[in-house]
Amino acid sequence: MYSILDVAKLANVSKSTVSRVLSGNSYGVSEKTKAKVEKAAKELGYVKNSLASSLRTNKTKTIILIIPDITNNFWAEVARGAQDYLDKKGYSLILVNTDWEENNYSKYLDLALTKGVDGILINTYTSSVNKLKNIDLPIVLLGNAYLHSPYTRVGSNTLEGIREALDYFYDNGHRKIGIVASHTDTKKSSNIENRLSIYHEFLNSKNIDFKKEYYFTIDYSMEGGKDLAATISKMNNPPTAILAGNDLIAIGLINECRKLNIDIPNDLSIIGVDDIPISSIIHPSLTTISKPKREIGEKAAETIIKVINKESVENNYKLPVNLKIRDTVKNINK
Amino acid sequence: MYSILDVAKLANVSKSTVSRVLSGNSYGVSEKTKAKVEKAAKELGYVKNSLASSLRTNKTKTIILIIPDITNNFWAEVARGAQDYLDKKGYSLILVNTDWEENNYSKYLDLALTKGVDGILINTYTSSVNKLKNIDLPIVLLGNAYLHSPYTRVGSNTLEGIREALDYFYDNGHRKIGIVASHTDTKKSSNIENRLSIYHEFLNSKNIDFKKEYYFTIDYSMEGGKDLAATISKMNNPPTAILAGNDLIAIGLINECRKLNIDIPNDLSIIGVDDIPISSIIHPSLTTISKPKREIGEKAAETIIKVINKESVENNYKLPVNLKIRDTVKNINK
DNA sequence: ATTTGTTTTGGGAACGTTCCCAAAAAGTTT
DNA sequence: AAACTTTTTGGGAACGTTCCCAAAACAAAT
Repeated sequence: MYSILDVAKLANVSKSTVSRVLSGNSYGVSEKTKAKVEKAAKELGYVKNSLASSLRTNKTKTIILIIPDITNNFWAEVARGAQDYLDKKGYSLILVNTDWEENNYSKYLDLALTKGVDGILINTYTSSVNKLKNIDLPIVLLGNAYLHSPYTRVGSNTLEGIREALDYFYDNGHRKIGIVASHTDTKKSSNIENRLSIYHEFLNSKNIDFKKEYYFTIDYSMEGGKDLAATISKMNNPPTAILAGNDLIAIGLINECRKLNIDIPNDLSIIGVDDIPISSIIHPSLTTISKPKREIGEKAAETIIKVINKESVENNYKLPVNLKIRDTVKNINK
Repeated sequence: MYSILDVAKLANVSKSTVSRVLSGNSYGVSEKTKAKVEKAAKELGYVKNSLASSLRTNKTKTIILIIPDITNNFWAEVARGAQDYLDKKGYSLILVNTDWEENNYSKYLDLALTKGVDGILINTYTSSVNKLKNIDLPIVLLGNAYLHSPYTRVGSNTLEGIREALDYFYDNGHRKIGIVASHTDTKKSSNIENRLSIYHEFLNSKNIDFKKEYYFTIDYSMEGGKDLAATISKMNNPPTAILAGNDLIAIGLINECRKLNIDIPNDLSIIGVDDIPISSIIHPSLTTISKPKREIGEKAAETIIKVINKESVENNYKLPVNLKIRDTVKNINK
């Protein structure tokens, strides 16, 4: 591997001049010598040693992405969006998975420090958010939670989507609309309180009474959806529509309804949240609140770079969600 | 940020001694001074600057993972497996996506060079494999292809799975078994020739004549599966079983068969390849040749580290696949 | 007490850049 | 042509480690 000195020797200039040309900052270098240097570099097949460069400049052009699990399609999309944007801007991405484990946050934050990354893109939860305090690096939070933390956030406007979904049910004639809360208040599920207040707001505006039976607490998983189907099948006056907490619940619900001979959407309409890839493939395909996963990653990447460059950013950026209308909501007026 | 010198000053020793202790190579340092140094380091909250270290040692403890698309669940699983293993061994992972684009291979291989990674994990295809020639770094190929290239490979034994699947069809009474080839010879699909030769081998061993009609050329996608369903529905003497090229085809096939009133598995049995997450969720759930995605990543990571450490490795490691029996194959003897 | 050997420690150089400052070259004005 | 300005170039230092080699400290043997 050749160094800047080899190029300098070949081009018959000093290393300083070579550095000026090759680091892009060639202001003050005459066109002639610039060409000379470039030719020499090319001739040798010189590649820059970014370690040395980073050591001197204190910039690594590297971002660490700390997410729960790349295997989860949501995060894969976010990662992809981030990588695409960072790549365009000449940044590299180090990927780590936390599995929501407390220890991993400390570990990977330390890694960020030793590796000297320029910024941190992280999805974290309440207890681990404290660990960020000791980190004197640009940080952007991924997701909607932790509104009270002092960090810049990029997420999606799920509540707006919930509102839209409820209205969509209403417009399709539904008045008996069920909603779902997580009974295991895991770190993984977004906070239900806000969703619930939107629900109440909706009921009020439409003059519908809140019915406790239509408020279901289940596990946020396909299994939970299965349980939900069982519960509904036993009700005297079941809801005609269910706003599932996420797509997995919705899918578990759909699959179990098939077994229980509840026809979707004729007997029951369903809307999910997330728009995971399976949703468009199952039968019937799932109407769902689609999150702009990739855009979240892109926006987060854009934001972290702005923070690095000390440009101003919005402190709580929420990308709009989008109700993807497919086949699980029936218009019961017709 | 404190440096080794600050620690040295506080501990009242030389930087050399600090380095010895903190780099783990504390042979020849007395227990007493070792403790002193460790205490001082902790007191200051010293974190090592891996850039400086890497510059000196010429080791970055970083691997680059070059894959088509992290958004594809197969690669996400591979990436996860690799990251988990590398992490355990103290290595970090830089992630990039190629989208199978020629230019990206050059770009990211250059990146590997400037960043000074210790090794490259790459999924590549024929034309871009040449680009590896100029790279004087440990390389491990991901996937089964390019048997003639001089690089170490880690993949899965898909052909063994094909054989097993065909036998499984046979054991369930099927004699009219269809097989699928890609008509667009994309870079993305594994080479069909080998699969076909297994198919012929199977037919021979069972004394079944090869029927051209049971050899379908379609696109390797859900759309292809849809086309396949249409084709089969029009046949006078359709196959009773189809070995789909991958799960997407199988799922497209299943969904279209529903519309065409072909009952799965009563009218047609299906086996897929890959075992993507959707396969276990759709209805009926798909019997498929399951690839050990995560293990591929792990093994590849293990291998690249061995190559880095100049330990001997198997040149063409194939992990066993596994026929996941679910609901799309009917025993037609019963 | 001196020699010999072993363990432990410290100082300087090096890795390959970029930055700072000064010197040289070129251009401009008087 | 001298004096001054501006542009272009080069040399040394610095980033924070690790490595090499020599010196110092200690231990054991004479």
